[in-house]
This record gives sequence, C-alpha cells and structure tokens, in this order.
Amino acid sequence: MSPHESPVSTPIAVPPKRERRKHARPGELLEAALHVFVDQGFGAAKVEDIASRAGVSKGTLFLYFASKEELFKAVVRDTIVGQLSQFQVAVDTFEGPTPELMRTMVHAWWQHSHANGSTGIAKLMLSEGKHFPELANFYRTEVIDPARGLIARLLARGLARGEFRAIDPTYGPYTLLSSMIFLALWHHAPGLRSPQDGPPSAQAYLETLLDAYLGGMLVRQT
Amino acid sequence: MSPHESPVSTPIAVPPKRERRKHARPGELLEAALHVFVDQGFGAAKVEDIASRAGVSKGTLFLYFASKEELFKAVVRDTIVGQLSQFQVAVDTFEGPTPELMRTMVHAWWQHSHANGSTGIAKLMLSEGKHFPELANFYRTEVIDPARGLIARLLARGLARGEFRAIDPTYGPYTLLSSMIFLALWHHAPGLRSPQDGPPSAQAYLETLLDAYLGGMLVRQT
Amino acid sequence: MSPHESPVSTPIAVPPKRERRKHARPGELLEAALHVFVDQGFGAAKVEDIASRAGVSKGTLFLYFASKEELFKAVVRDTIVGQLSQFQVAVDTFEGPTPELMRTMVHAWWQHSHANGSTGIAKLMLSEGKHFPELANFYRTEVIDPARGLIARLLARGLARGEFRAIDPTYGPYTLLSSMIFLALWHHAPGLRSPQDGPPSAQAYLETLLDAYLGGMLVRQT
Amino acid sequence: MSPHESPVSTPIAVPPKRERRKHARPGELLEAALHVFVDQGFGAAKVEDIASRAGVSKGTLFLYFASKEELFKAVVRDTIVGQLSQFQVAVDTFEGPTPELMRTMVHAWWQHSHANGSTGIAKLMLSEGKHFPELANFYRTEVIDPARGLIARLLARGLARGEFRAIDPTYGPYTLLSSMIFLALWHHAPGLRSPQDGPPSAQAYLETLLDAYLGGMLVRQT
DNA sequence: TATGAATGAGAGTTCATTCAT
DNA sequence: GATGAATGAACTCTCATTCAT
Repeated sequence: MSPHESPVSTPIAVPPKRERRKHARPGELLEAALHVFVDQGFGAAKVEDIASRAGVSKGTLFLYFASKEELFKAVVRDTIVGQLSQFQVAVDTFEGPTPELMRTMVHAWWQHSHANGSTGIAKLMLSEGKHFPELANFYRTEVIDPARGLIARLLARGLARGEFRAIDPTYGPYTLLSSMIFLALWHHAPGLRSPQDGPPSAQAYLETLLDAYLGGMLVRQT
Repeated sequence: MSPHESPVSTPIAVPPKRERRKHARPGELLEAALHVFVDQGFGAAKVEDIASRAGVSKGTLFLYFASKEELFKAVVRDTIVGQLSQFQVAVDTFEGPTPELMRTMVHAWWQHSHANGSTGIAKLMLSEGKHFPELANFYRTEVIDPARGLIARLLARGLARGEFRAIDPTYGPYTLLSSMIFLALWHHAPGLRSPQDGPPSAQAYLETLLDAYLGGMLVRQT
Repeated sequence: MSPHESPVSTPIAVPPKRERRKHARPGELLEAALHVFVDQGFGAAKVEDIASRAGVSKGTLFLYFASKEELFKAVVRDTIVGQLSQFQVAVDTFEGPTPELMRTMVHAWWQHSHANGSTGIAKLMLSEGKHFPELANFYRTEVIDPARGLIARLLARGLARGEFRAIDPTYGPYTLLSSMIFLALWHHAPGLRSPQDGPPSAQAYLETLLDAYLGGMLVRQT
Repeated sequence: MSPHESPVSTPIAVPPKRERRKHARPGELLEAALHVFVDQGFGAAKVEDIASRAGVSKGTLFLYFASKEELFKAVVRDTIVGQLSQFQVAVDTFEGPTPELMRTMVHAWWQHSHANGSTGIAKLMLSEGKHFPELANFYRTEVIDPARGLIARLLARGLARGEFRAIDPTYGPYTLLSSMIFLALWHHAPGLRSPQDGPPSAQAYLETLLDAYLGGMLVRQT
C-alpha cells in the first residue's frame, strides 16, 4: 500500500492470493472428491484425479486430509450433516393438510439433495458401505433413520388429523422412502434409463409417486 | 468306459465325477464370481477369492475367462438371461382380478430374484453400470424395460377392467418398480439397515407396499 | 537329454528348474536382504534392490515376506538364532584351563559371526534399533543377554578354579564383550579405519585383546 | 537501544533479543539437528522435526543449509572440532603415575563427550559413515587417530616409566579405545540394554574397565 | 529474513495376468 | 487341462525441497 492511499476505502483487507487459496483448498478438494467418488466409486477413484480436478498436486491433498479414507469421510460429513434438521422443524411448525406438507417436503428434499450432491452419496453408501462399516453406521444413524422417522411423523400427523389411514409402522415409511432413494440412485445411473424417455424429470416422477402414494393413504370418502 | 463298469444300473450314463466337474467349471466360477462381486463390488473383488471359492486356482480362472472384466460380463449375462418371459405368459393367461395378479407376481418375482441371485445383479449394475455401458444397455433392454412393460401391462389390464384408475404412463410403473428394486438393493446393504428392526422381512415389506400402492390405485367405491 | 544317454547315471531326479528355484527363493532373498540391509541400513534399503539382487521382481519378494519389516525380522532370525546354543555346550563340556577356553571361544565366535553375517546385524541393531523396538527386544533377549551370560559363566568358572580374580558381576562381562562388539562394528565401517594400517586383522586384534584382558584377570603368581 | 534501558548494568552491550536469536539460528539448528539425527538416524530424521525443534519453519532451515546432507555434514563438523587438543596437553604436562593419568583422562573424556554430544556423533558416524566418506575421513583424522595416538602415548609413557608392560603397538590402544567407543554407542541404544540392570552407570562401567585393563597392563610385582 | 503452502519423485505394497511345468 | 510362482504396472502416501508472499 502506498503511503498516499487512504486505508479507509478498503477497511477489509483483501487477502493475498496464496492465503485466499489456502482457505478455499479444503472446500475445493471436497467438491472435487465428491465428483470423482460418485463418478468412479471409492475404490476406483484415484487421489491424483481428485487433486488435479481441484487444481492441486497429489501431495497437496494429503496436506489437508490424512488419507483417501479420511477424505471420503469428510466428503460424506460435509455433504450430509445438518441436512435434515431443517425438515424436522418444518413438520413441527406447518399448519395445514398433511398431504400438502408431504408434497412440499418431498419436493424440497429433492431440490436440496440434488443441489448438494447427497444423491451421489446415497449411491456411494450403497455400493461401498460394506467396506466402511463406520461410515455406513454414520450414514444410517445420521441420514436414513432420521429420514424414516420424519416420514413416520408425517404419517402419524396425518393419522391423528384423520387424513391418513393406518399403515404398518415399520415398513410403511419405506414405501415412500424407497422410491425417493431410488430416484437418487437412478439419477446416477444414466446407462440404466431408457433413452427414448428423455432425461428423467424428477418433478414428474415425484408427482406421480405422490399421487399414487397419497391416493392409497387417504381415507376413502364415501 | 472301462470294461469293469456295469452299464445296467445307470441306463442314462452319468459321467464320472471328474469329467462332470470339468464341464461344470465355468458355472461354478460364475456362481462364485456372482457372490464375490456382489459382496465386494467389482473393483474390490479379487480374482483369487473367486477362484478359491470355486475350488480352483487363479490360473484356471483365466483359462475360462479372458479377464476380470469378461468374467464380470459373463456373470451378468448368465444371471439375467430369460428371467422375465415366464411372467409375460402369466399376465396374458391369468384370469381374475388384477390386484390379485399383481400381488401374486410381486411375491413370485421376489422369490425368483432372491433365489437366483438377480438381486445381486441389480446392485452390481447400479454400482458399476457406468463402467460397463454395454452391460448397462443389455441390462436395461433385458431386464428394466421388460419389467416396466410388464407393470405397464398390468396397469393397463386393471384400467381396462375398471379396477385401476389412470396414472402417468411413463412414471407410473416406476412407482411400483422403484420400491421393488430398492428391496433388492437394500438386501445387499446390511450396514444400512437398522439393527433394532431385525432382519428385514421381504414378505412384510412387499405386503405393506402393495397395500399402499393398491389402495392408491384402486378406484374409490362409493 | 539326448536319446543315447543312459538315465541310469542320474538315479536321483533333478527337480525341475521352477520347482527348485521356488524352494531356494526364501534363502536367496534372505541372503540378498542381509547384504543390502547391512550395506544401506534398514530405512535406506529398497526392497527393489533386494529383490533384484536375488534375481526376482519386487512382487515376488512379497510372495514370501509380508512386508519389509517381516523380511528384516526373518533375516535376523535366520542369521543369529541358534548361534549361541552351541557355545553354551562348549562351556559346559570343556575340560582344561579357563583362559584357554576363553581364547578358543572368542576366536570361534568371530569365525562364525564373520562367516554368517551376524556382525552386520549387530551394526544394524545399534543404528536402527530405536525404530524397531520389538526387534531390539528380540535381539537383546536372543543375542546380547545370552552372550553376556556366557562370558559371566566363563568368569565364574575361572574364579571357581582359582584362575581369575573377582570382578564386578554387572559390568565385568562387558569389559570383554564391548571389545568384541566393537570389532564387529569396526569391520563394517571401512571409512573409520586408518588406511595406513592395512586391513584390520581380527586375529591379531583379538589376540591382543585377550592378552591384555587375561593378563588382568589372572591371579598374580608370586 | 531504547532510551529506558540502563546501560550501567551491562557495560558490554548485549544485543537485543531478536538480533541475538537471528545470529544464533545456525547454532540452534545444529543443536536441534544433532539431537534428531542421533535419535532417529539420518534417513529417518525429518527436517521438519529439526526445524520445529529449533523453533523455526522448514523453509528457514533451507536458508541456512542447502540440503539435509549439508546440514548433517555441518552438524558433524561443528561438534567434532577441537575436541582433543586439551587432552594432548594433559599428557605432556602431567606428573605422576601413568595409571592415575589414564584413570583421570578416561573419566574426563566421558564427561566431556557426554556433555557436548560427541557420543551421538560416534553413533552417527558408525551408522552413516559409509554414505558420507568425506565425513568419515574427517572423523577418523580428527577424532579416532588422535584418540588412538593419545592412548599410544599413554602406553609409551607407562612403558618408559616401567609401569606398563609392552603391548602390540597397532591394536593395543584399541583394547581400551574399543570399550570407550562402545560405551558411547551403547548410551544411544536404550532398546539394547537389559531393563533389569537399571540405567547404565558410565562411572562404574569405566571403573570396572580400567580395573581389568590396568590390572593386565601393570608389570607384575613379585 | 522468514514463512508454510505446494510440489513431485520415489517408496512400499497389491493384484490381474502370464506361462513354464 | 490345471497349477501357482512370477511379474510389473498402478496405487497410496511421504517428505526434501522450492518459492510466492
């Protein structure tokens, strides 16, 4: 800074390039890792590919993550944690018909999951969960169980309000959840989708799903 | 045939044990490979494990399959072939209410799939489909599309008979199919299932699913 | 073999080349490893160098030894263990003056150690023992302690027979042992020996050592 | 110098702390390096450990020493310089019995060596001498040869005064020297010492050694 | 002068594949 | 046909060294 410059105009100093990059590194690496892990699977992913996708060398990656496995854990944690808490609140505070709440939440879930990459994580956990029991555990307790619980509360709310009929408490939630998870997985398996159908529309898929599901759950009006 | 053998007791010549095993080799290898690939994933599976599970040496495996990839392809092709044709016939010949047909078929599908290992194939295709586009294509053409078609015909049958209401023709079948595929995948991811629920009951899961699904699809009777 | 050769002359079948090499491999690798470890130290030694010195590839080495460290342990065991038991026997069965026994054993020790490479091991343990506590432990209990005990018994024998005077029981044995170990180390540090003295003569060194040592230990005759 | 400082108390100007530290850097690094090299060996020592032990960053270390090897050489050179000259004088000026002189010097040697780290240098030269022939040369010329000469002069003095008997001139000095060097090495190999003996007492070790050694060297009195 | 983020060559180890027997 | 010893390319991870700040 020259002595004539007024420091007032730049009260917040712009960090030097190196410094700024340093703070961005973990995030850049996590993003790159999510992409490569989802694309290749954990075993087939090469750390060098992840590093070069983040624009750094192999060695740099190990400056931030102690091992490939730790990187994987960090990706899962970074992508998933704190995803579901907001949905919990929504269920508790919403006022109005349960079908509408369900509709809203299912769509919101997809929007979030699709945007932050957690659909790819779901695929990963299914494929490689066996090799990472600790992570699978983490994923189950942090993601699957809460998600199932959330749907269970939704069903209970509908039942209490006379909107839904009763359903098996253990497997009932899975009836909806399974189709949602399938959508996530399906999204990452382009080779398995019929090309003639064009790109799958998550909107339409979910709408159809909700239509069928709610049609089944709603109490029959005479 | 040695002069000491009595041909009388075995009117249809049973080949001597060694001979039979020799001819059975590829099948034994495919079976072992299916198990190990499903259990470990393609990348993490070791050919040595497959070979020793089949009771042969590593070298022998390569006598029958040119590479690990070829073995994988053979496993998928071998397991998939001719799965659905019998179901096609069932739909065409069945007489009676469509819900009953659907119920029967869904349970029969699981029984078959579970027994012959095709649930494992579903998991494999989802995990590795991207790296074997040709196989993914094959799987889609041979399994997914027919399965979806089958359900579509079921839905059409119900609609024609006044039993089902109309549903989106593209995504409608997936509404049921997705939950079935999920069951198959779920079966191979023990780490993701809640231990407190005990081993999952496919029967109960499918019954609950059909209950909800059919409840939604059935025309409301006043 | 030409058809005219009489097979009678070779009644014991020479094992096929592959087979013979297979059985020789561990020994060849241990020999190569001893050489390279002593020459470079454990840390600086490259498994590839060891393998190629044994005439095999890197991968082959890991067929016989699970890791570099296991290879090192095997070298130590192979080179040293069972070395000392024969000396134990010698002390117990020898009849005659203790000074003569000591002389005989010190020279025999050098001959053995020098021939089988255990002098190099001594140097290694001293240099890198800290990084392999388990091995250092092994070496101390299997080599150092027995050697010290052996000398202690020699001194006790001399004392009992009125040939030696008493000496500190803890450090007394080291007075001889230290000079023997030094010879072993010195042998592997050519750069530390004065070139003008020519190659060191272990014979002369040990003779001089014994002369001084025994001269001090012998009871003064009036 | 700040105006508040009183110059009276320090007639010889003490440089301000930062300045002094700056000039002390190489020395601090050498000290840290000696410790880490002795503790870990050259190969296993990490420059980062040395730097952080000296309280500077890795980069700073390379400001003063061009490479790890150069640092090693500097450590050895720095520690060795001018070790023995004082002992030379002692031999020439001492008046009294040679055994007493020898006793004094051996103990003094240990005190010095132990205090200034040259026991560690001995270990390093033994371990790494082969890879640093120039240093080994240096060490031999500056340390070993003078030490051996010193002992040779001691023995000659004793012989001339009728206190010692004659001994091989080449290996005779090593008889004492070897045990001293062994003590130095032994000190740095805790894993090789028997735990039941407790920490080794250099005093007792040396006293026992001298007892045996001198007992042998002294002319027999009738 | 001092930093520490970044590098990349090089190490140990694994495993699909080959081939002499 | 069957074996299993041998291979070597490929991978993860380390760390001396560099250089922008």
